[in-house]
This record gives sequence, C-alpha cells and structure tokens, in this order.
Amino acid sequence: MLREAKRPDEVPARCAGCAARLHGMCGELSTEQLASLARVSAHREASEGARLLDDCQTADSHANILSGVVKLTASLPDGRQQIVGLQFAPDFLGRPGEDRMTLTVEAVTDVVLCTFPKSAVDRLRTASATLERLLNRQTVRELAEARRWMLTLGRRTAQEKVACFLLLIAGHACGDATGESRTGIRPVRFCLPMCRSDIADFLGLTIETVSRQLTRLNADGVIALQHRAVEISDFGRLRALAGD
Amino acid sequence: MLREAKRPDEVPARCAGCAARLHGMCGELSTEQLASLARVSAHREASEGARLLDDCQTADSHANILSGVVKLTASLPDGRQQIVGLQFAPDFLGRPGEDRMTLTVEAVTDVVLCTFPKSAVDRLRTASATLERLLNRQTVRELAEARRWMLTLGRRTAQEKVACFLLLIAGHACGDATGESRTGIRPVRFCLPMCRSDIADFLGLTIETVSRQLTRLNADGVIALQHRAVEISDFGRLRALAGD
DNA sequence: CGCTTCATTGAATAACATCAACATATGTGG
DNA sequence: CCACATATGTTGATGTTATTCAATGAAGCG
Repeated sequence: MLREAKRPDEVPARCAGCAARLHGMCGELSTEQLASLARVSAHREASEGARLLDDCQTADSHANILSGVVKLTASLPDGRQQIVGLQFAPDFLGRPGEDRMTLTVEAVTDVVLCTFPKSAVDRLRTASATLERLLNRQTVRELAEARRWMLTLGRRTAQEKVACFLLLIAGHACGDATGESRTGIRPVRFCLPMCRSDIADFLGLTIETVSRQLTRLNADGVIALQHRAVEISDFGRLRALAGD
Repeated sequence: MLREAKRPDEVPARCAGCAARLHGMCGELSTEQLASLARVSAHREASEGARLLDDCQTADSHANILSGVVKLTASLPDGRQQIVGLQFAPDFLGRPGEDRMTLTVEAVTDVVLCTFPKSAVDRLRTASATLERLLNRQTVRELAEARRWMLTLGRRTAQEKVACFLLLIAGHACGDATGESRTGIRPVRFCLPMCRSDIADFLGLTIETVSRQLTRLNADGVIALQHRAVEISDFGRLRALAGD
C-alpha cells in the first residue's frame, strides 16, 4: 500500500495483465485512479448458475467481468423467462442508477469478477469525465445490442434466431483474440457457453425448437456439432440463414 | 439577443412553458445555458410518417420532442420491420455517440421538435456534469425499457402483447397530466397514436393478429374501441391479461 | 453403476401467419 | 355535397410454424 502511494505511476500488480485495463473500463483511469480502485477491489469467483445480483439498483458493488459469461434475465410471474442481455469479459457489470427493474444476474459459466464498492466507482465517475463518458458509451452500446436483439426476437424465425445466436457466440468465442472468426475465412470451432434452456430463453424459443434447429443446421452441413462443441463449417451460409 | 445577454437569469420566451424544461433535458440547464441553447435551437414540425433521421450517428442535430410520438425502426433486408423504440414528448432524440446501427427514425403522429446542433449539446454536456448525467440517465431508462420489451417480444402471447401495448399507450396518453390512468381507478379514454401496421411492427405480430386481439378484448368487455379510440373499461382485467 | 440432468426426437396440438374478401374511413375532384 | 378512389381495418378460411406432451438417448456425477 505504501509502495503504491509512493510510486503512483506504477500499475498495480493485479492489474498488470488484466483485460479490463487493456480493453475495458480501467483503461480510462489514470495510474493513481487505478491504484486507488485496486486498493478497494476484490476478485471473486462464482460458479456456473450462481446468482450474482438480484437487482442492479440495490447492489452495493459493481464489477468487471474478468472471465466467463453473465446473463441478465427478466421474468414473468408465471415463470416464463427471457434473457435480455449477455455480458462477456471485460464488460462492466452493474449500471449506476439502473432503472428499477427486476433483473436477475447470473453466471452462465464459471466467472471471475473484479468487484469494487459502488461508492468508489461513483467517486471516480464524478472526478473523471472520460470515465463517465466511457460508462455512458457502454450503456449506449448495450442499448444498441438490445435493440438489435429486439429485431431478432420480434421478426426472425426460429432458424434465423439460432443462426444469429451462433454468429453472436462465435464473435465472442474463446480463441478469438485475432478476431478471425468474424472474417469467416476458415471454419471456426468453439464451445457453446450455455445449455439449451439458456439458449431458448435468450432466443424466445423452447429448448426443443432450439435443438431441432441445431440438428437441422448440422444435417444441412452448415455446422458440425456434438454436445456443446460447434464448428461453423459454412460461415457464408450461416450468415445468409441469419437473414443479415 | 442583447436582452438575453444582459439578463441571464431570464428564461427565454420560447422556453417558458416548454415541457422539455419542466420534465425533460432543459430542466437541468442553468438559465444561461438555456439561453445559449435557445439561441441556436429551431422548432421544426414534421407530419405523420416523415422520416426524421436515417441514422442517429450521422445526424448533425439533436432534438427534444415537444409533442407527438416518434418511432425507431430496425429492419431486415427483406423488408421485415421491428419498432425498437417509441419516444414521447419531452424525450430527447438522438443519442450522442449512438452505436452505428441502421435505425430509421420516423414521426408516428404529427410531431413538433426543438432541434439544435449536435455540437451545441456536446459543448453543454462537457460543461455540465449534471446534464451529462441526465442524458446518461435517459439512456439507462431507454435500455431498461428496451429490455422490458424484449421480455414481451420473446415470451408473451399475442393477447398479452396487445394488452401490454394498450397499457403502455395509456400511460402516455393525452390528458394524462395527472397520471390518473396509471392508477386505473376509472375508465380511461384515449386515441391510439399509430395505425395497426405500426402496432404490429411494435409487437412483432401481423396486423390481422393485432386486429383480432383488439376485437377480442372489445368483445370480452375489457376495452371499448371504435376506429382508433380506445376506452379501457376494466383496467384490472387488462393488467391481468398483460401478464404482470 | 445407477442416478440425475441435459439433449434429442416424434406425434399431436395450438398459436400465429398468410391469403383473400369485405367493410369502414379518409380524401379528392366534379 | 356526392361519387369515386385509396388507405386502413376487420373477418373468415386455410396453412405453417413453433409449442406441448411424451418417450428415448447421451453425458456428467456421486
């Protein structure tokens, strides 16, 4: 702690190779800000299915996702569920001032978070206009994603929905550091980070329909799947089936 | 102009009774800021169906909606459309730094806008942290609305969708200054601001299905409708049918 | 190895879309 | 003001898609 105070231009050890610093929120912080945030942050692991927050509003802490996938779920009183957001590392979790809305936040895969008190983030936000802007920009990005997905939910067929989903996951897939999967030049392999029932809740379908559509894509030679492993054999055709 | 410069504590005449000042963005501005914005603002009327912006990103102006309803539409190459946002007075139109996404922005009803150059808003945003926060908060609110609607699109039945839509419109209906319609104590009358095909595009349904569901609600005595005029006869039952 | 959870498959059903006809507004020029 | 044309809305018959219900198969875990 003293070391950090004396050498404010040094990046805290735990932040050195952190994705959040390279591509996420922490990249906008000055070294001093980063150090002060690191001092009150704590890494936390959560395993698949763990409930992270019941309501963004009441949560007293925020977090960066260091690894894994997190889902935001809205649900009806009778139990019907809809995943309204998927967040991947190094996204920021827990929007400050989130409208009161009953969202459940759960780990889809095993997850590592870097959490810090809401108050610390609020202080930094106030101090740093660029951080404020950055968080703002993430909100805008999430809004755009939500709207894109509304088009999918409202107007695409089951087949198209599943194709869209595969493309979305492919874009975030492990081993995609090069962004190669987006080009679609060669076949892409990855593991679906979620079970069929999550996929169904994300697409507004039933698990049976998801399964049938995956089977069909498999049979048509567009993808090769076994269990949760997927290989996109024909990227162009998958894109065409996604309807965009 | 000189008058305004000499008496910076005076609210510009055109802003005096403006809804945007009372309930919208301009309420966060100091009198000087308001005056400077008023100097570069221009009221603009657009009639039903008019295209306001092709893409929020490239638009060089922002606006407050003074009256009327504006829709944001996403669409697929083959023509399928989904309304991903409805904006009512006194919402702010045109998110700064909107993710590049092909949204069409059109007037649903006749609309009056108060437009100003993007640059003017950006300047004020930078100068005023509270304005920055306010715009941020509107984005967060829109995100929450979008997610709420995702649940509707993905998981509600046609009947529930139409019921939700009616409740949504009732909440924004003309003559709702008292907020009375939200309590649902007495029957509420209003005019649907949009045609069946817009409703269909909003709900992810066809116009025929929308029509049938409205007819059914009418037959069941939940609402009384003729043409575009709706009276909600049984608020409680409509709420129950909306599934929340 | 048995148990449980997750995934696939099939058959029947229900919900919504599509196609087509008709009805009701809205608007225009005679 | 009426007749006509066009846009908008309703209704019915039929078709398709996705859901539901039910059975079976595969994978993970004690």
